[in-house]
Amino acid sequence: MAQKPSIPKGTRDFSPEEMVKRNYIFDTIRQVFQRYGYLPIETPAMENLSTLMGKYGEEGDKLIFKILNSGNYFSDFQNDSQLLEAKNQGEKAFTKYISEKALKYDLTVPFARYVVQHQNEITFPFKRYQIQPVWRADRPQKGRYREFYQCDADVIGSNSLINEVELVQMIDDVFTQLNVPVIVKINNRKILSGIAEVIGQADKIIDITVAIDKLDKIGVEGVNKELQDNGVSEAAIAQLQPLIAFQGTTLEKVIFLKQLLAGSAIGLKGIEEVEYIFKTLAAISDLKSEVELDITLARGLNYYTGAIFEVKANAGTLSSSICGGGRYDDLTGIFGLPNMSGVGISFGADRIYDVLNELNLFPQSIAASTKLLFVTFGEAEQHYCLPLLARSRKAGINAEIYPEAGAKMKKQMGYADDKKIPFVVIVGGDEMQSGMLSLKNMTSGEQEKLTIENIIEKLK
RNA sequence: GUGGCCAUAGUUCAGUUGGUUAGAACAUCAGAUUGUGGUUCUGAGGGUCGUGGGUUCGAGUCCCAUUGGCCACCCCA
Repeated sequence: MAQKPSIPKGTRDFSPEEMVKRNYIFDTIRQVFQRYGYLPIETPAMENLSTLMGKYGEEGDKLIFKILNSGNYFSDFQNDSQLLEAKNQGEKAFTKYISEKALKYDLTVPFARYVVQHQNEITFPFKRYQIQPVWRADRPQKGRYREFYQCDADVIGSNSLINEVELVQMIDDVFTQLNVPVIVKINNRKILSGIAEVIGQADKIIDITVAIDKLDKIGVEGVNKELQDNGVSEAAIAQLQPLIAFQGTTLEKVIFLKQLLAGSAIGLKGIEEVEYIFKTLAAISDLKSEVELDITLARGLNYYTGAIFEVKANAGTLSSSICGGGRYDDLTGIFGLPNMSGVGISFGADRIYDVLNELNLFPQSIAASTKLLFVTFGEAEQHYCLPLLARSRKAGINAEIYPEAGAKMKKQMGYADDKKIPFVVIVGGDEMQSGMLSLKNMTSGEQEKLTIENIIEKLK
């Protein structure tokens, strides 16, 4: 008995209709990337496990899809007791014996690896974009897949905040073109460091920021409880309260933070950076998207050191971010190339798809594929049409002929219908004799007799 | 890794307090129509009811286990 086929959890097939829509998103993003001078690269689906491990934190390591070594992956073990010993070291240690490759988890770390490996061929600052799938061994849920596409643009080898400004413009361009209302949230890791420093908990910065990040989700009490659970002192928590409670415009936040962080050099530096970005953006002043400073924004991987970006749709039911990014001062350092600062953003194409789909924002016009179908009554007619078909294609018209020569009209017309082919040429004995072909407009139902030259001219 | 909900045709779902041969809609294929589609009508194919065990004279229905899916937490695009 045939088994019912299926695909792995969290993965999806894409139909022609879906691919047309997906390509619309990819094309839009790619076009914006190119307009800002970013160049494409690709990296392999798999990386050495050692390249990826330890780059995404404890949690991230678990979510990396490891690839089982091919051949005899037990060859490292001479006997059962060695195997048992390895097993007793725990899952993570054991993984090293049986897996040396993994599917890539994001595009940023492979990019860092790429930069280090090709440093002598690259002209810096290097602006690259990359649109590829990544894999995460997560439990799937709404807006979360185990295989999904990221569309990254990063510039590496430049400290200028102009890059941050441009990235925000690119975000605005992409979502303006896609017609998605979004809110762009900006923060700065240095501000977060300053806050942790000022309250005397510099070593707890990750715990503090992760907790504050959940403010809109779990509320003030939830945040405080999480801080408490993570061993942040009562005094420090008390000091955080005015910050957590603060509401205001970006400008008011900046003024407030300047006071709060007066004693922290790093904190003030962060504010200065944020101020520059907002001032420059304001000077450009043609942004369609909402942009705001959000000090509760702590998203992103452990390596962000400056700006942090996050974009959420301002409509629809998807609450997770559809784009994120930030600056990382020393990403290539672990691969042996220090002092190379990078900043970038990553669009989550699959989530953007879900948003566009829900809000019905895909344009109608992107569906067009075949424009003209040759409908025939038999082999003689089909033969007669083949050169005409070739001529239509040479003229740049997407055209096809129904392959089964004897197929019924209903069948052929139905095929045109299903594929939403707007024009059909019907060729039988009369048409062959006169050379006047019947061109039918499938939307209006109108039909006229034309030569192939006229048809090509009309549809070109 | 933790928790909640769910599982019947390709898809969305009916299926009575456990009772004969498990139904519908849509989709697919064929016919009504041997030179005219999208509408309509007729017919056909398609299910060991996720899987394994148990209770029972009898299980799609009740119980247990297992697998898969969805959602939430953790974390994240």
